[in-house]
Formats: sequence, C-alpha cells, structure tokens
Amino acid sequence: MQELQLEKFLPYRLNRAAAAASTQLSFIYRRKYALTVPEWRTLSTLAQFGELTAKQIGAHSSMHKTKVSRAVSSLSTRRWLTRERDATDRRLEKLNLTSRGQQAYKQLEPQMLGFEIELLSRLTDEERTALLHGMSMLEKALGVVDDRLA
Amino acid sequence: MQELQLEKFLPYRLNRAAAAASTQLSFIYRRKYALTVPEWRTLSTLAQFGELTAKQIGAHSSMHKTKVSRAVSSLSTRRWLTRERDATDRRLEKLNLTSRGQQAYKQLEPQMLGFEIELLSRLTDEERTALLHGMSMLEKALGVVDDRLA
DNA sequence: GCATGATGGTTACATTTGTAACTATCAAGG
DNA sequence: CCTTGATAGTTACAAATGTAACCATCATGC
Repeated sequence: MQELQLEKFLPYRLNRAAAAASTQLSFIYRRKYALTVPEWRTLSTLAQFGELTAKQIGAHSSMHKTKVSRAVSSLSTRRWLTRERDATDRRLEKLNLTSRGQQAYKQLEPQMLGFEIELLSRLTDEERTALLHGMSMLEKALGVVDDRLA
Repeated sequence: MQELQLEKFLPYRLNRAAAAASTQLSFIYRRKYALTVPEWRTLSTLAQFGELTAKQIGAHSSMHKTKVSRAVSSLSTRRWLTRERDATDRRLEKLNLTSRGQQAYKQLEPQMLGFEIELLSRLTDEERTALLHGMSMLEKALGVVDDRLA
C-alpha cells in the first residue's frame, strides 16, 4: 500500500491551486471595484448569458442560493443590475445588467482573460492542452458538469 | 479578443473541482471522526513528517496560522497529539501524534488514497499522467510550490 | 376554489474564517 | 543588561458562509 503525501494528493493540490488562482485574480477586481468573489461571478454570468433569474445564476456558477441572493442585492444597490418580477410567475425575478454594470464588466473581462492567458502561457502547448483536457475528464469524474443547463 | 465564459475559465474550474473533491472527501473523515478540513490536514501532515511545530504544519499544508492553531488545540483536546515546549527556544511547541492519533490516521489513510485512486481511475493512463504533469506546471506558474521546506 | 405540497427568494442564526492586536520569547546592538 | 525589532502562537473581533426557517407564489388534485 502506498503512503499518503499531502503535497502529492490531488484533492489537496486542487484546493491549493484554486485558492492561489482565486486570490491572485481577486486582486484585479477588488482593487478596481471592491467586488467580492460572489459578486464577480454574478456579474460575469449575467454578462455572458443576459437575462437570468437568481436560481439560474446559481446553477451556472455553482453558488449557493444565499450567496447569489446577497451578491444580487449588493449589485442592485450599486445599480449594476435591475430586478424585475416575472409577469407570469411572480416568484421569479428577472435580472439584467444595467449599462453601468456592463461597462464595469467590459473593463474587467480583458484583464481576467489576460490573467488566464498569462498563467497558461507558462506551460508548453502540449502541457496546456493536456491539462485542460485532464480537467474536463476530472470534472466529469467528480460530477461537477451540469448537463441540464440552458 | 476572446470572450470570457465562466465554465471555461480556469480559475473558476479549479475552484469548482476543488470544492467538489473536498466535499466528497470530507464525507469520509467527517462521518467517521467528525474531523474538519484543517484538523484532517494537521493530522495527515503530522503523520507524514513526524514532529513539527505549528508553523511548520502551516507551511506544509498551506494553512493560515490561526487555522492551524485551532486545529491543533482541538486535536490536543481529543488527545490525538501532544504539545511540548522546545527547551532551547521556548516560543516553539513541538507537536507529535499520540498513538490514538496515529491509529485514527491509519484508519483514514487507505480510504483517502482509495478516493483519489478511484477518482483518477476514471481517466485513461495518458489523461492521468498529463493532468498530473499539467498540475505541477500550473503550481509552478502560480508560485504555490514552496521550495524552502524541510 | 381551496387544501397540499413544491419552488424562488430572503433572512435569522450559528459556524467558520481571516485580520489585527496581543503575549511571550528570542536575537542583535549599544 | 537594556532597548529594539523580529518571531511563534493565541485570541478578540469582524466579515463571510452555510443551515434552516420563513414568506410569497404557483401547481395539483380533490
């Protein structure tokens, strides 16, 4: 039987890499707009998909509904998004970015992509391809890919 | 310029995979011993390296010192580890697993390894090798590998 | 229509986590 | 020695997060 070494142990390595990437990334949107992680995810999900409900945002970004609720209400206070009751089902709230929200996102998007590109540029083409493919397989193995998304 | 898609975005994917792996793993040691994540990490680090100080545990497991402090004090209450002041530098506390702590770890270790093996077995040999190599490169790029460890 | 149960979303409360201030100890310089 | 600054570790406090209870609304079956 093999022996467990924390620094070789995949769950631990994933956690450490994720925390590092998240921290480094958050410098960008924290310094510029004082956004939290849930707020950033809500913003980018809405920017990507357009009108969504809070529940849909949670499904796309894997966030707990209370996190989404708080992020939405905070972005709403900032007037970065609008909330509108659905006429046919009044439990739902249709969320949309305001032009101010879109503008902020347009500022951030290239910097976020830049961070990822810069990070991955330190790998060779083969390493990069292999890593991303491996991640996809891992996601499948972990059951984190949600097939039933719009 | 490319467009950012959260589900393709590496930092987000890392976070999601790490959270899923961590949750699934923690079922094992939570159900059996009601351990928290910091406690599990402290336990396994000590099991792996033998006598360490709290600071060293933090360095090896990438945990904040308050997390380590709390985990250590909780494991100490359980009598899974002993704390002993260093004679030559009385700021330091030398930590060691008790036989009870070692025993608990011996129970958990194969199940932890089993989880990882089972997870990785869903990838082909090439995918697995490539993923692990890619992770190593990524860790280097993120600067999470701490060279100056004992 | 009117119970009953499900669903979208919010909020109160408890738990976890991080930040910063603190204690105790050490090391270096005068 | 005595001051000054660093270090190991703890703890008070604040911020973030999850759990569970809750409200409003809807859909279903009687």
